Amino acid sequence: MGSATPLKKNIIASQNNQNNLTCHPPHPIENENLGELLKQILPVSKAQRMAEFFSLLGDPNRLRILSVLAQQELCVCDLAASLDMSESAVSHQLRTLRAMRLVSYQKRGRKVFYRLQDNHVFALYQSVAEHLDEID
Amino acid sequence: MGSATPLKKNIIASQNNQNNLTCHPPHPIENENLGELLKQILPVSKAQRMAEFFSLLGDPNRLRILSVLAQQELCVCDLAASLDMSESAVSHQLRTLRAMRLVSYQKRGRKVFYRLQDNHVFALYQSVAEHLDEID
DNA sequence: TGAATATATGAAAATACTTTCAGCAATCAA
DNA sequence: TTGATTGCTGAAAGTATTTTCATATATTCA
Repeated sequence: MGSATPLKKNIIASQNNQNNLTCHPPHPIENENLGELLKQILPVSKAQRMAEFFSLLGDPNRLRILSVLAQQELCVCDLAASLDMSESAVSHQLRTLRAMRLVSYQKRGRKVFYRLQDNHVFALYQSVAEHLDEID
Repeated sequence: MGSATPLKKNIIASQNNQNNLTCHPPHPIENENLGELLKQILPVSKAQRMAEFFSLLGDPNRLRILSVLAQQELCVCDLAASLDMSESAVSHQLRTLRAMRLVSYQKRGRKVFYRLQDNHVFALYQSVAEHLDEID
C-alpha cells in the first residue's frame, strides 16, 4: 500500500530574533521569572509532534471516519458511502490516519477493512465531544 | 480589542453522492448494520465544532503559547521574546485563542496580560504530551 | 483471458492557514 | 506635547491541506 506524506505543517521555520529575551526596557516583575520560565517552555520539537497529533483530529471528515470506525470495522467503499464522501477522498484521509497509526487495516479479497488502532485517541475524541456539549 | 476570524477550515462543502449508501453491488454483511451505523455517525455540524477545537491545538506555536501561559500570565511582548516569535505573529495567534475562549486577557497600562482560561484544555494538552512520551 | 470492482496514488485545483509588513491607536515618560 | 513602547489589524506573501481527476494495481468472476 506504500508510504505516506501527511501533515507537513507544524515545522517551525528557523526564527530570527533570538537575541532579545525581554521587552525594551525590561520590566522587573516578569524578568525575574523569565529564566525559570524559559526552561519550562514546551520545546519546539515536542510542540511539533503534539501539533501534528492534534492536527490529525482537526479535520471534520477525519473525525467522522474515526467515529464510524469506533463502532465497527469497515471497508473504504462503505466508509465513503456512509460518510457521503468520494472513495478517493476517504482513501487519502485513511492514508494520513494510517501514517500516524490511528487506524490499522486488513486486506480481504479486493476490499480493505479499516479499524481504530488506538483507544487513547478515541478517549480524547470523547473528551472533547463532551467538553463541547458542556460549554455551548 | 475587537473581533476575530479564526480557523475557517472545518466547513465541509456540500457533498453530492447522497444517493448510494452502499457499494455496488451491496455486500450483505455490512449492509445489515449500515442503517444502525448511519444513526450513530458523528453529525457534520458537531464534527466541525470538534475539528475547530482540535485545530486550535494543531499548531506548534499555539501549543507553545499555551504551555507558557499554563505557568504564568504574561504580556504579549514577553510571550514573543520567550517563544522567539514576532510580536505580531503572537498577537495574531492570541486573537485566535481569544476567539475560541482558550485564553483571557487583562489590560494593564500599555501591556495586555494573557492567561489560560480553560483548564480542560490544559488537561487535554497534558494527556497528549504524555501519550506521545509513551508511544515513541 | 477479459471485464468489473475496490482501492491507491500523483498532480493539479481549490481552499485555508500563518507570518510578515505597514500602519494605527493607546499609554507612558520626559 | 513629543517620542518611545506595546499591542492590534488588514492585506499580501508564503506555505500547507484537501479534494478531484485521471490513471494504476490487484482481485474476482464469467
